[in-house]
Amino acid sequence: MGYPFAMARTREFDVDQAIDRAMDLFWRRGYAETSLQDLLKELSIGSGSFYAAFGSKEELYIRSLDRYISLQGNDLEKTLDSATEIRAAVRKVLTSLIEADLTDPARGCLVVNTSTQCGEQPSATDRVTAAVRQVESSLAGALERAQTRGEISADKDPRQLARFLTTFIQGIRIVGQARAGREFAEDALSVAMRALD
Amino acid sequence: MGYPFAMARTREFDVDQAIDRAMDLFWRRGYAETSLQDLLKELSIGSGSFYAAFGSKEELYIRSLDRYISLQGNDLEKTLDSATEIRAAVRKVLTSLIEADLTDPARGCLVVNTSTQCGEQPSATDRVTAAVRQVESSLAGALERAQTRGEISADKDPRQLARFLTTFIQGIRIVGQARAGREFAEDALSVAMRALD
DNA sequence: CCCTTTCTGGATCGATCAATACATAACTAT
DNA sequence: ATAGTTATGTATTGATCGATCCAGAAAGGG
Repeated sequence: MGYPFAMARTREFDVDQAIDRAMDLFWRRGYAETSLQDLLKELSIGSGSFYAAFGSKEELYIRSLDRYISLQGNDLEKTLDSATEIRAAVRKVLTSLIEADLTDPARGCLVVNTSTQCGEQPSATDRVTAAVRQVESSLAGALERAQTRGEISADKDPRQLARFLTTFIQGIRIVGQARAGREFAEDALSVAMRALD
Repeated sequence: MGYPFAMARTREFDVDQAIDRAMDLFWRRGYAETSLQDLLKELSIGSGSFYAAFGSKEELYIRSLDRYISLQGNDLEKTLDSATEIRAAVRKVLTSLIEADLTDPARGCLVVNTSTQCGEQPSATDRVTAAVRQVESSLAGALERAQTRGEISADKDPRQLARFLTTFIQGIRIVGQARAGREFAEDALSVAMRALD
């Protein structure tokens, strides 16, 4: 940037931290229900700083969504790798989602929320599609490795299983948000787990 | 109402038809993205008539949601009863959802959309919860009857299966809205169907 | 006809929306 | 210290939001 002759004032807030806070707000309240005033208050900045840093509410939402997808993607990968057995790993992924929905039903999944709230916006829907593919890919990888370890019978298609689990995960988020209750989700889970047998 | 002495002007539009049209608009565009102007234009009425008949945008949304749940519930019951074999019936329910999402991905399911868009509103969330329970109940009934016919093995719990299918259905709607594609949904479906074996 | 009641729709309300303008503050190389 | 650049936050923009007001139209019993 125009660097010879004079440096400028330094930004007083951390952009990445601001995105994290915005993500949390969008997650809890949704895009439409989060006003610019809410964001400015949450981020403790003025509108001048806001627009200088993020351009618009919409752009910040997209950056928040990217951040969410990245965090959740890493978390999924980590959980799938942490357990030594694929069934335990998958169960852990799903039970942690069930617990999260029971603890805070209003949140749900930011990707799912985006898909139902921003259906017309290409920049949002493209990311939703990519996020689903990313979950599919992570699960397919873990299932393939499990298959080579002999934990999954050879006649199963890891990709089909991954697509099934990806779909089921989205369903779990919805029935969680719908407050169907722990018993409901765990009944569904116990049936779904048999798909790996 | 104050009937002796004078009758009043008759309403010029059909309330139930208006609710159907409003339902369709809310379904396509969501609650926040549907303005009062949009509704008045779609229903071809003025704001006076609107508020006299429906009270508020929010109340009309609730009535639209009730209408949607009633229509979809009847449709589900009918499909489950139409087929002679439970597997064919369940498959029909799911493939028709997949086709609907492929035809019009922006719509999705109004109940699911409500759960992610109106998370704070008790009148909305109560209906979402009830709608999920209703789907569970319809499926459980059909599965029980199938079990007495010997189509489902006796060691299975119809309620568990119903909860699984209910959850999976919600997932199908989400991956459909996420534009994961026909192949994706059909792979997931083929795995899910094995839960009935 | 007249009277009472309800429906209708354009005008209008205050509130709030996202976004901009602008004066001032902060910062660094010179 | 000064000059040049960017950050900051308040004030303000025009637009739009949901909702209300109200004058006139339509209806049928008297």
